[in-house]
Amino acid sequence: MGMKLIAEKLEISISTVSRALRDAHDVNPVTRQKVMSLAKELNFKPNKNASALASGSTKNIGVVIPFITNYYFSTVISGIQEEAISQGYQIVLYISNDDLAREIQLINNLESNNLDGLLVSISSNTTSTQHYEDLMNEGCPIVFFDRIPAHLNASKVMQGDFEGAYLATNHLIQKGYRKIAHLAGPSGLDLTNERLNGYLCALKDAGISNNPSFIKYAGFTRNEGEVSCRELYQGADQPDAIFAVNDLKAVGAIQALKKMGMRVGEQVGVIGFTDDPIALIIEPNLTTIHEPAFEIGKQSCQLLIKHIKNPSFEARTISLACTLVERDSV
Amino acid sequence: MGMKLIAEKLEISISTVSRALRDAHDVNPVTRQKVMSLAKELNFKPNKNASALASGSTKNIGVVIPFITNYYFSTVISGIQEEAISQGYQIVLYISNDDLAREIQLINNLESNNLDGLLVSISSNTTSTQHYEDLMNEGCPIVFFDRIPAHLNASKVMQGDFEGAYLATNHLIQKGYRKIAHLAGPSGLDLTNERLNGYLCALKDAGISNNPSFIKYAGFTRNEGEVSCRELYQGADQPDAIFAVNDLKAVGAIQALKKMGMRVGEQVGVIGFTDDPIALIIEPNLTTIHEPAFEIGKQSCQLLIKHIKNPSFEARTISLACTLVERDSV
DNA sequence: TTTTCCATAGAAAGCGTTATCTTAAAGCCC
DNA sequence: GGGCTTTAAGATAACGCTTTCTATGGAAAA
Repeated sequence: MGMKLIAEKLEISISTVSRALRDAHDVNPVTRQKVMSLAKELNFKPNKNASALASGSTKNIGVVIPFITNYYFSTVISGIQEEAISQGYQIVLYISNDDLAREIQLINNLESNNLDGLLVSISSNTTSTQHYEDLMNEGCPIVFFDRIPAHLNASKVMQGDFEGAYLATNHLIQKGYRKIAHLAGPSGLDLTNERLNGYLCALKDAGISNNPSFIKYAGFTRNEGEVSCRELYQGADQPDAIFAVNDLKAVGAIQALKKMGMRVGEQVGVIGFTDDPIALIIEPNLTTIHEPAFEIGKQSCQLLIKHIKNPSFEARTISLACTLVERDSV
Repeated sequence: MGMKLIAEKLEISISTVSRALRDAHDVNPVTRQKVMSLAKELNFKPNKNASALASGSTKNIGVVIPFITNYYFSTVISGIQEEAISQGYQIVLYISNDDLAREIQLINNLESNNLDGLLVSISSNTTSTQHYEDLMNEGCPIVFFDRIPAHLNASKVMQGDFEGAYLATNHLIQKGYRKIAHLAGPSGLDLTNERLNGYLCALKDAGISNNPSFIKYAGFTRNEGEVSCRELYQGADQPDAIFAVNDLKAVGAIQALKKMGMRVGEQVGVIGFTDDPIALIIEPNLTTIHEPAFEIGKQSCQLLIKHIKNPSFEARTISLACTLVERDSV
């Protein structure tokens, strides 16, 4: 087993086998070919641990996400996975349950020597990013995606949150709605602010004054969407349209609206963000902003691998365009 | 860095440090305490690759699943993750895209020396399990969950598919439905047969003769549910209730039914399987069979770890109970 | 021909642990 | 108190690779 066997069979040294196997320069093409074909014949697999130990590179990428039972994140993971596999990396999964304490615990316990790099989407209550900074200082490259910490100098990949929110709000305006509320995300998140700003900007550009009571911050669940929506209709001044920070909340809002006897899509317009398959299940089908989740996963992973291969590769931010998907809720 | 540093600081040998760190027997409690506290102080993390190389155990568990963008599987993963972390294991993810070719490719390429064991749910078109048998013969323990290969002698964990299907069908019967159709899964899968048999058995026990044209095999998607449902209503003999192999197909069926102008929940009853959150989004809310997905993940992982720690641990099969969740579609 | 250089390959020293084999000191028995 | 076991710890050889340094033969240059 191992390169030793190949070396003996071919009567060459282990060093040569090692070099031949990862197309090094100073090895004769003929020798190389012999090694390659024998390796294939013997179904040789290099011992990852040995090579990781000797070379320092593990070909493992860690992925930290708040949840996995969620269309957006699981799609991102699929994208990461595809890119990783194609470049010979494996992905190791860490789920923070959207909880900072658990996130810190995970990060501190992860054996950074087991990972070449990290892909992370922070949890909603993440206020400090010290644990990530420590890791980066130790030389572990990190690429943040979707839920990014605004003030960290690291590569980031996300959808155009501002533009998407602008698109959504503007669509509502085009359709004649004027009293537009926003079901925002948790207040600490960068993504929440971006989408909020997109909303505010669209309103302003259309000359519509914004009503602070029309903005409700809360988590990302369907239930929170339902609750916030009910709050919106408590007062005298009631909105005629809702832009939700994600589809789950939009769905919650639609359900609340329907229970209140409103005709969604006519009397009141609702637009979401993500393009989760549930948009096709709720009635009326949800108009939403499509996020390129798979592509975000792919590109984050590509970027991370660049950082891994070249430690002096400079941090960059990638923003992918979102698109409007018109359905029946507006 | 490393145990060497601790050894030097404490003026003891590396061997002693190594032993002290994983509570070995022949080390003085006092020495051990010193080592432990210094290790903590220095925030020492053992190099995983080195220990994996030396000991042969990597503390990595591979998980092979068809999809991740799916409530059931992502919940199972959360369960696996929780158990794995608590026992000091990491999980490495492999997504087969429900494609046998890709699954084989993944399995053959995975460096089994990098994994202590494997947790797998096979893809629908898996006909041969040779690749898994090879792996098991190489001494890699495998636990199958949910989608299991019937004829392999390995540990298996799943929900009570037969009982769940019986429960579902029987519920329909109790509610007065008599012409009950079944939207089955892909025909090769063990799970498909189990659920089909549960359905058949409930019918038989109630003295209802089964109508072969009321059984439609197809994949697990919402769209396939919709298509199969339409086929069901093509002929003269039309069912008055539908039991679907999963919630996605049940939702597709409900949508088809509604488009055909039927009143779901009265005129025709629909019951699903899984208890996916979409059951609360479709109207009427879907009555379904709840699967203990998180628990399946947890127990699969527990079982695998037992196999890892004790190679002669004998294979066993665990079946977890499903429960009926009554909502409005029946 | 002699010298220099390049292409190719071997030898051997790690990488940071674990594990086996010893050794040293201390405790125990009759 | 001499042999025996027990307890604690050191020395050292793996583990299977990567990598650096060195060696060799032949081609190119002089």
